[in-house]
Amino acid sequence: MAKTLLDRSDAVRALAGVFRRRGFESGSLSVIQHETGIGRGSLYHFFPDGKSDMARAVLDQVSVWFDEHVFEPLRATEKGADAVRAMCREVGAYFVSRERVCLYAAMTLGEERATFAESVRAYFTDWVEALSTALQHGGLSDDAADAAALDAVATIQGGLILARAYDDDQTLLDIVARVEKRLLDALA
Amino acid sequence: MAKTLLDRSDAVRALAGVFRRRGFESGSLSVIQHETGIGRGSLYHFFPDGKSDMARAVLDQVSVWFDEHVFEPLRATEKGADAVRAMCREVGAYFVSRERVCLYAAMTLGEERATFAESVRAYFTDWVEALSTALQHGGLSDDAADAAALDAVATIQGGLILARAYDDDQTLLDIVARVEKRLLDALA
DNA sequence: GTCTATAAAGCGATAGAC
DNA sequence: GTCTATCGCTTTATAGAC
Repeated sequence: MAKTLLDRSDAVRALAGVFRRRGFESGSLSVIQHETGIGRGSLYHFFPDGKSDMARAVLDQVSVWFDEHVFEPLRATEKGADAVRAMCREVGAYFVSRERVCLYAAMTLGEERATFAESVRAYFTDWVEALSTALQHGGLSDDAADAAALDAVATIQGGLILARAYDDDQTLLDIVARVEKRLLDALA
Repeated sequence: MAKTLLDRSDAVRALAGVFRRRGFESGSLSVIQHETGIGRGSLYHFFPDGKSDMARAVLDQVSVWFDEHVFEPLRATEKGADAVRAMCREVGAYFVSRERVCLYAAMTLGEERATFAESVRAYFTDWVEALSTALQHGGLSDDAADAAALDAVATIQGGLILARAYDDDQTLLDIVARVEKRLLDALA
């Protein structure tokens, strides 16, 4: 692991894993160094401003992923039901493979929440608005679509909490499946 | 504040506030000392094992509150719809007055989650099972009640995340109101 | 029960060699 | 790009006076 000559996005991926497992505030530099196998020098080479730089980079990478795999498809897919199905598939697989942690949700707790408050808000409004758009494409009124989208995102986020509390991926997948069913029923 | 001769439950209440605002892991002893007005000596007098002792005491106090105000009424109230209405009223008011933070949900993240994993699991299973019992009293089948209860708790927990992300109590209250409506519709 | 002083450890961050 | 050594500060926890 030592002489691997990483690039920055390798480092960001490794950091995201540590932050998901240990939280943003715990994960000391020594822990980060140990768990990522990236030395102190490299860390400060990639992230000159230290931990807040790391957090920003990790959140940005999550944001890019969701834009590409979730938000844009929700807005662009013509058939609302297809858009809903695709979202549930992508999101379920994503969180199962990412330790059942939404790093943006994690950022609503803890000391430094103010630092990232604006991008956290943007992440959730983007998600809710994109889903609402898809539901409107499927025939729902603006208000009904907004409410259903907000409830769906909330239920998925709560599903992550319960999946962690129960230490069980299937809890999340079942909840996502029922969210999908409810949304499809509303469109029918 | 200095010579007030507090008792332990005053200290627990003050600690809960700090943990909700700053998170379990941040909130250093200096911060705790400053924000609670309780000196280092008193803190270690009440909580000899330090921070983990404090966390345990705070979680226990939350558990007692929910048992008394939420779980027991859910199990005991004969009319399922009344039980659901009471739960939504209590829970909405509770979280609005507690910085929109569920400390048990917060414990599913971060370094020390393993320490409290068992009591976190118990909190959520108690809630879900008590709500499921109420829904069964209202006429739902076991399976339907279990699923509806799990989804309801998840949606409320996600509602807390969104309310923090949007910095808006009404987001939570709206979500809780729609959860209530959905449960009552299912009982009708 | 509360205070202050302090010990011992760990922290984030920097410097400079390679 | 990576490493190690180190600075200066903060942390948790303890000790002992009141």
